[in-house]
Amino acid sequence: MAEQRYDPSRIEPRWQQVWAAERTWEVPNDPGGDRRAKSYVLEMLPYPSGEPHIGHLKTYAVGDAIAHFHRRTGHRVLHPMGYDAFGLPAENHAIKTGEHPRASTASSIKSFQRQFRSWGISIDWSREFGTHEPRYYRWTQWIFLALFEAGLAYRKEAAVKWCPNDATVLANEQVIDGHCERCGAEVEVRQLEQWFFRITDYADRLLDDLGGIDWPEHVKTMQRNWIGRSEGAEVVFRCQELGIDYPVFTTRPDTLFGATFFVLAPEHPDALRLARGTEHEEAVRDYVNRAAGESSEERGALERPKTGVAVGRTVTNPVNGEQLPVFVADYVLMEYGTGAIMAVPAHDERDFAFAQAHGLPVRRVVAGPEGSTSPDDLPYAGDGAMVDSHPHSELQGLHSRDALARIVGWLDAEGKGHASVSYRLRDWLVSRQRYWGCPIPIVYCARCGTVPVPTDQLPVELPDIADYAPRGRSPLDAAEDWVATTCPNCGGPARRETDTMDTFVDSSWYFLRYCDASNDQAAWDPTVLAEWMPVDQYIGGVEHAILHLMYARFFCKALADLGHLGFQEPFQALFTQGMVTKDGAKMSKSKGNVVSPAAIVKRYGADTARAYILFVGPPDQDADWSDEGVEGVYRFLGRLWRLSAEAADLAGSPPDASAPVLDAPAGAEGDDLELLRKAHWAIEKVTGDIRGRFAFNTAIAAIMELTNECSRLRERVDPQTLRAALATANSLLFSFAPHAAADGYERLTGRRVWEEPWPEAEPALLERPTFELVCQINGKVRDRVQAAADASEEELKELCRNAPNVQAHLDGHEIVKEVVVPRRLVNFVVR
RNA sequence: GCGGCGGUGCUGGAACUGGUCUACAGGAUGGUCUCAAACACCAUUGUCCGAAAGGACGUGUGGGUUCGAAUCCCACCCGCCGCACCA
Repeated sequence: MAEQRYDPSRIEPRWQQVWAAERTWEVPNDPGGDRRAKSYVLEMLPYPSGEPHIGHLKTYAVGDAIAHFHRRTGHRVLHPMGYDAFGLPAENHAIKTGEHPRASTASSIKSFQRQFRSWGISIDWSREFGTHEPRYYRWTQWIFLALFEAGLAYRKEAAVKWCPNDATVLANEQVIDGHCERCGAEVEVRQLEQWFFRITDYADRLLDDLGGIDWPEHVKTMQRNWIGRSEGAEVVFRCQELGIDYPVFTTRPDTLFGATFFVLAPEHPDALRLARGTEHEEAVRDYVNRAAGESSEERGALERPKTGVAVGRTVTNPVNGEQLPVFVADYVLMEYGTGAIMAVPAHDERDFAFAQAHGLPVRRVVAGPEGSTSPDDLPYAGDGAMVDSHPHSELQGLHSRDALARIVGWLDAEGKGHASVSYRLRDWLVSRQRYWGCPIPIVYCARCGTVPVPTDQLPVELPDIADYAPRGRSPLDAAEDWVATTCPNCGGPARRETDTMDTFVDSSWYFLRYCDASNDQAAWDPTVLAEWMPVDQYIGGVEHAILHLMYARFFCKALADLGHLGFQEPFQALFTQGMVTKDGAKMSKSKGNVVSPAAIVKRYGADTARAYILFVGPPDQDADWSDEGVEGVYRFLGRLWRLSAEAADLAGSPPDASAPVLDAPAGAEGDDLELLRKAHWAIEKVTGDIRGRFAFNTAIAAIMELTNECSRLRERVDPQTLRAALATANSLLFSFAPHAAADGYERLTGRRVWEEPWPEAEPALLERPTFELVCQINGKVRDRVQAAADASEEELKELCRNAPNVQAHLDGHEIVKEVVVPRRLVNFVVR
């Protein structure tokens, strides 16, 4: 008698050792004679900090289920792992404790490795790397230089977020509601020289190519919003007194005739210049200074009154020569368009509010829906017939959309404007005044200027330093020996760039490196890349919907343009999993509601943890962790495992290697047939639920149903039937609870479940000779009777008419209509 | 305000293209086993009326389409997420 207690602490390590020793999940780059289609399954690169959390468990439970399914449905699957190992938490830890980020990162990675292995996920560990390793970031630097050579990486002065308390520059992601994420101090803005990537050159392609990829619609929508493309025109307003042209961007050139004033952002370089020498100079200076002291959050506050001051100058409206007074107002943003706007209060809510507050005229030039020209329904932002567009009377009555095209044509011909497209997307600022990141491979030479480090001198290694405390410049500034170098160009003295790269740069190409991870001659061999890319299924949290996913797409397009890649989109399909909460709230240390995967795995085993998290609900939705729910899944796994062990003993030695394991003993009938039908129903159900819709929760429920049926019928069926049914259950379960399933399957069949092809349902066993016919009167269920699957409509009506409870309801009524849905129901409409 | 997602038993959720509402699991109640408990196993479990047969009601609210609506249409309420002066 085999041991009959389900003990994950014995089962799980045993199978993990087999997979590690045999390198089961490794896949070579050269397929050789292997004709199977490739499949690249990838979860988003984890940031190793402390220990993996429950969100990681969910990501890998989903990804591993998909990877296993692809393998067993005839694919060569690449499923690699690595670490996004540069970043702030390790550096902050170093500032606090003095422990080198390399050391703390190494120990975090160790703990991640240990736990990932304890989860039994099917990873090709031979391709593992961390983005902080010189063998990786050497190629990050190489990509930076490739972009630099192509003019896609450039340096300019820019306003950056600055924390006065920590004396450091912050990444945008580290600013929360205008405050430093770490110390809570209010963030300031400073002008510094920064490196940028020219992602805006790719705005249209990033937008258009969303059409060809299989991503959740809401993620595409978020990217579209982020790019924020709008079509319109650039129109030039001239300040005659000073002889300066001010282009503005507008989406509504058709409303030009309604412009009654003109507004500059407080940060506009000419705000003060225009006011100089006027009686308004003092007021404008005050206003600009006040605006500078306010955070963007304060300025963006809802329902904020529209403030602003006149500068005492006018500009000329190019369509009618009118002189428009110029204001400075903080509702105009320097970051968008040209930092200046024409204000059309009749047709723009914000301009309207400003006009009201400052007693400025409102002139309607587009009629409302019913041809309304009354001032009562202003502001009106919609389209309509043109009115009052003097002196261009030919526009009168034209639809505003048509007028728009005419006006833009006219402006163009007159040299006063042209059609234009504006984006919300800005270039990607990649400099970070931080230590623990990838060094930017640039040196500054007094004679030669900005010089790229030659690629054969890469990597520019990150030096060890003693003091990580931020002082407003990169900590690397203090590493004199490292900073001082020679110019690769002229050999004269030069200084290294001391900023490091945004860690999003590291993670924008890691999926490429996995394909050719051990290549020390190049970042990758393009033919190897062609073998695996693009990623067939990408899995991760929706929090990366914009930044990471946009940057990675940009990298691929840029690298493709430079001839390094043969494809445009890195992630063909994307799945975004929901958050795991506890008691309805996000898990956090401060709330004390953190569920540790390690503790769950220790107590119940990885199989229970993984299967539970997939069973709670649809994986794309948030799921609330329930300790009782985990118990339930643990009981289920135990029940299946025990049943399998018992049935294996009962059925005797496993069939020989050539016998088809899941086949029914020929001529099964009665309970045997019933159980086999259930097994094949489960195959069909689980296959459909995994393929196409990632409905792992219902897939697991189906396996539970099959298991319950095995349990119910176990003493009434042939042991061989029971074995076939339980082997099927284990085979289907393998994607979700691999150790228990491999164990149960081996006991039953003597085989390794992962080497078996995905089971296929036999059509004959999916058919049933009879079904339960639902009998309705006026759409209400009145009875149910057994009917033959091939019964004719007439026979079904007859059966329904004769059903006892139907008879009672028909009594004294006349049937006026009969509805028959084959293999389902009959509905009599009676009067 | 705009965009997206969602609202079904006591709880998590199922019901895929209009056709048996509540699969599967949790919880609860009762039982078997046990000296006892845990485990395990079995049974019951939407609400109301009824001894039962059976009936009425029931998927956020109100209306509509249909033989038939959780599902489609209209209006509204609530919750979550994202964006939010983007000209």
